[in-house]
Amino acid sequence: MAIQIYNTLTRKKEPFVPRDPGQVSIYVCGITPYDQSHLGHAVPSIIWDAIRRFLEFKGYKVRLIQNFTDIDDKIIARAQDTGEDVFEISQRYAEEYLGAMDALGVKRADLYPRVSQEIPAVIEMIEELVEKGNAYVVDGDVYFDITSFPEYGKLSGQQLEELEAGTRLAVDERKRHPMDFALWKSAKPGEPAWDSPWGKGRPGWHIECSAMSLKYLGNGFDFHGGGGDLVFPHHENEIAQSEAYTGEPPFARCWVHNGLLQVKDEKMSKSLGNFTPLTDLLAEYPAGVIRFYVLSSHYRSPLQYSEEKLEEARRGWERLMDTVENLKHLLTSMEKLGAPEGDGLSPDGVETPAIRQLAEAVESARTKFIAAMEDDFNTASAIAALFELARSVNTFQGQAADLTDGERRQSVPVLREAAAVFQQLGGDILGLIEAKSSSSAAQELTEALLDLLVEVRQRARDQKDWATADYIRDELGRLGVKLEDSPLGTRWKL
RNA sequence: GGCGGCAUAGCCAAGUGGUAAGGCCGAGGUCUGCAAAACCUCUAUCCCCAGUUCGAAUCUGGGUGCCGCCUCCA
Repeated sequence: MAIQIYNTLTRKKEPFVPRDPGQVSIYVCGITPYDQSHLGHAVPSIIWDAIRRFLEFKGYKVRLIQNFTDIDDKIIARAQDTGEDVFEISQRYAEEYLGAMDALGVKRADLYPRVSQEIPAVIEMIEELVEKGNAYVVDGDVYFDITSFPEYGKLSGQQLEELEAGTRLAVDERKRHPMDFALWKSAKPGEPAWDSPWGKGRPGWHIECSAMSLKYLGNGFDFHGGGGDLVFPHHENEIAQSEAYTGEPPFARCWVHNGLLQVKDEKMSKSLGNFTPLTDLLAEYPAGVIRFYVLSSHYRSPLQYSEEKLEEARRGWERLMDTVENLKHLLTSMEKLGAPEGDGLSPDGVETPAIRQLAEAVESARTKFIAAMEDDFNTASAIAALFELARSVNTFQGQAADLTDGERRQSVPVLREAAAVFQQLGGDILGLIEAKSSSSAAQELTEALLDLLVEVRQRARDQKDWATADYIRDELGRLGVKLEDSPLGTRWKL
């Protein structure tokens, strides 16, 4: 089954056909680093991280580029307010953003280009557009002439006449059409500026993404992504200037827009002031919870933010994590019985229903998960497949005590498969299951001591010394360690 | 005013014309020395109206409500 993806440009799902066989090129609009990043910024990053991991899982070589807009009115305004240097500000917040992405387990993009480092490419592109008659110069500013691009509006479905009628701001009289947009802005005193054929100035907002994506991915790259609020005018303008420039549409083959994060039915945004900084959020929630929260709805749907939603996500995520831990524990107990005889998956008539059912559940989960991801990256549905497997694993655990030693041995390969599915699909692709960080000596000691306490408590239980057993459990509980008894032994968890 | 999108149980959320995945919460039950965890059972006819169809949450038309964009925004 081929991957199907919804393309904003055509408004329907299309089969994915990469420009270059076996390779996928992706450009995601990044942030303007002038303030702290919030969850809304993490949404596309997490979504694209899952998409790129899935594409890699499918065997594609992925090249992902995400820009930083490090020259912008807001950064300049901020610099003028604080007296700080423009580039110090953008540098600091860009680093903070990357730090948060690392904490969220988002794989780094292959490149994070910054406009300030790409001025020659920008100028080259604008020059060409002026030469071709798609742009005009007025007093050191350069504007794109949208009437020169007949297909203007094809991404957002806008009509030129309506746009003109709906203009809300006072229109710059020097522009030929109200919606003509700046490719180059002449410098005002005190602003960062570069020399250009039109005098000192700086790039407009839209041109950078065109210049950098064309430079680093080439024309006709596979995916162009970003938040739904960028469809118009940003991406519309990118298409206009890029396709006018290259003369060879399409600029990007598939446009992918994610739903926006909302707070109390309003978009979370810096300008509305209704945001929680990512750094604060990360202090309160494990990365896996935040990813779970974002990925548990479809990427194109708007996402409602609230503490309750995150708490709900935490409980769901913990259940999944508990099952994964359960599974490890179960596998360890079974492995103690020695290597399996045969593969356990098809031991003609010897297998017990419990094992067969688990084996079927593993296969079913894998199949459903992959089918869900192939269908427009339906992470919500993919997660549901993981939960179904979780239930099967837990059910099996309940039955495990009744199995014979031989059957237990047979279950080992199936359990290994189940663990692999969780790791590969939930871990490698969705990034929900964190690989245990290499444990320090102190951690190892702690674990050994806990094992010892559990063992001591077990001896007490064997002698029906419930007082001692409960004392150990209660006191450990006070220290944040939970004990759970099962027929296969006691598990502790922090 | 224009453009785009969304409306599924108490909450969140999938859903490709054939009698509604999954999660959270809640109720009951099983297991357990107790506890925890887990498992089982229960909780919707899909905003409204009309139409197409043997059959629609899924298609068409009309309402209603909400969101995004048209100004910087992931």
